[in-house]
Amino acid sequence: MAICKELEFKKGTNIQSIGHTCRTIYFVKKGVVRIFYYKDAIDITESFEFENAFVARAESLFTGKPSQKAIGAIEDTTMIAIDSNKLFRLFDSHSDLERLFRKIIEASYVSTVNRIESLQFNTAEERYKTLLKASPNVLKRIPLKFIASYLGITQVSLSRIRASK
Amino acid sequence: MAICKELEFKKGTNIQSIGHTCRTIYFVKKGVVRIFYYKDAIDITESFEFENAFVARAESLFTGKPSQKAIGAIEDTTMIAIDSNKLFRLFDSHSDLERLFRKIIEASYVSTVNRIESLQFNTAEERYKTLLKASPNVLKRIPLKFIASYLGITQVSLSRIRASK
DNA sequence: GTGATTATTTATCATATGATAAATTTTTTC
DNA sequence: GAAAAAATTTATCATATGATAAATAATCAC
Repeated sequence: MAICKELEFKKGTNIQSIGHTCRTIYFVKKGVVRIFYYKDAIDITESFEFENAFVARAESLFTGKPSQKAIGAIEDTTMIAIDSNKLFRLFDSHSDLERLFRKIIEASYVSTVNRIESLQFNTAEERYKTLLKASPNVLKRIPLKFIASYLGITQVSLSRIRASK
Repeated sequence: MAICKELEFKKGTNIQSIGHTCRTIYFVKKGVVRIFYYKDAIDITESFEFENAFVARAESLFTGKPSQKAIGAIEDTTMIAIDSNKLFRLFDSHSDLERLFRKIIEASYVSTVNRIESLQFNTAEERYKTLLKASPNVLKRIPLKFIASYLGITQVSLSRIRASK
């Protein structure tokens, strides 16, 4: 039984929706996706992932609880969907695979900790400039309204920051 | 050769200092510690850990680079220091241990993602109240100046929030 | 226990960001 | 390619938080 399968999604469609337990880990083959959720009916982008990155709604995947997050395609996107149950079962016989997985989680953990730092004490403008510098492709491929909530500000505020040269 | 050893630290002393590569994972047996760093010469608390929690400066531990973070004892603290190199070597022969470690990292990852959400779109007051509710022991055992930077605000601002009812 | 140090609060003023509404630009659809 | 829809910017006003300084309270050292 195959562990992975390739799936295609049109721009603007949802790959996974809110309310179901996450049992899939995705790998972005082509395109861009985002994880998002709603706070007080406002759409908030938690993260973006481009080509060659893994995407999963970690909390649901690791706890088995229904996810409050959705995954959406920002461009036409080709994903490789990995059945997490099958993958995790493989770990019993292939500890090298489990190690690889562990390393990936470790790296994700480090990058979220760094993001906390940035949200903790950088101004919105600093965060925008850092993003611009670190990931210019984000600016090119992601609508500003998604970038704004990712940075923890409103779209209007982001517009103002961009205008202030 | 022992993998773990028990160490004691007086309140206010540093357990690990900035600039060295982290090769130790700690387990808090008694007391409270914090991970902190400096931004523009300002002391910022990244996280607290109480009894029965693991503490490590993840970025340095996982990348091998010198850490920009320090670990300090907030109370008199007894730590169990685990030699990470020895532990990681054990994973080669004990994949069950590696699995345990993976699960711990997964849980840490989930909690940092939740913290990002809170910093992304909650007001300082909401963050304070959430902390108060979720971890009343934090308020009892951690000086407010550390809590303030943990929440991403100044101490003065935290004082004001506390005073507003 | 007294003086010195450190932590916390209070006050004042400045500013970044939010909220709302409207104008403009860009993209999509047919 | 024109009309409609969506994204982005601009403007105005309100407010939460920062910066600084000073007052008070709590803790520590001897």
